[in-house]
Amino acid sequence: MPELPEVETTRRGIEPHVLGRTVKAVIIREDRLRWPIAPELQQCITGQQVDRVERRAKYILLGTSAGQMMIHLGMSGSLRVLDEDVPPARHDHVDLLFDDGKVLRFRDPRRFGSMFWLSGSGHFLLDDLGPEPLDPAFTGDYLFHLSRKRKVVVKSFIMNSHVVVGVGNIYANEALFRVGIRPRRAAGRVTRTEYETLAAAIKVVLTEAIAAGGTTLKDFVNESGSPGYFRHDLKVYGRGGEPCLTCKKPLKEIRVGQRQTVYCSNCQR
DNA sequence: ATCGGGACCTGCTTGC
DNA sequence: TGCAAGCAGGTCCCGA
Repeated sequence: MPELPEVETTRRGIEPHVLGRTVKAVIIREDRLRWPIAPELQQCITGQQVDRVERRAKYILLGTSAGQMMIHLGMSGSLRVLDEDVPPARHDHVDLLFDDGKVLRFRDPRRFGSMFWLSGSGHFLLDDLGPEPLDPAFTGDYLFHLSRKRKVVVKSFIMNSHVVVGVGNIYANEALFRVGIRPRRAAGRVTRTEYETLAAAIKVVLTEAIAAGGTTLKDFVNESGSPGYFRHDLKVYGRGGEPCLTCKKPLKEIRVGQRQTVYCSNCQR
């Protein structure tokens, strides 16, 4: 799924279609997601007008005056805007029907996604999250101080949502390549200067990916069912064994935290 | 407190 | 061709 750029692409895509619209009905065909969909979700949001379409970390938040609906796309989820008479297909688990005859349709083959209704302000999944990577509060200085004496490898460190949200496997690989840091280096052994370049690289790679409409490896589609195009700009992810685009040496492919990890042993130290 | 590994689930690719 | 194993973009939770 969906890392931050794909979630943001989805948020921007659905916003003009759902903002100001009222939810006419909710259809839940499959409630067994990462966590079961609470039965009260239906009655809580039905009749409510969407007045905000926001994103926090990889959650999409549909705000109403009564509370907000929180949607996570998991590994294989997507949200599309369709006419309500379009028949659902396999894995189309939830529909939000709006007053203009459109439907916001949630599809998620692997069911790692989730859906919650928040009547109050917070939620346990939103507590203790790190800063947004594109927020000015996310800096190299912040990473440097947080990482002192940490033995975890730097790739896992920047993928930890308590450290910074939204950096998934693809963009962690890409950012580390861009700044020449090996993914297995201990987080506590990365210098202040390196963290400054790393924080900047994370911002750049995420921003570029959002501009390209996200990365589609297999599942990801935006609100109108189209893929993202950042895949063509990936420098290392999925290129293990192929020549480094900088020095031509074959890229190494290893496992870090059970995730596919690709780097250049010559360019990254 | 920190870290690594297992778990959740389906579908596609790979190798025998 | 057929089947089983392996793997996939997330992230919570557990035990060490």
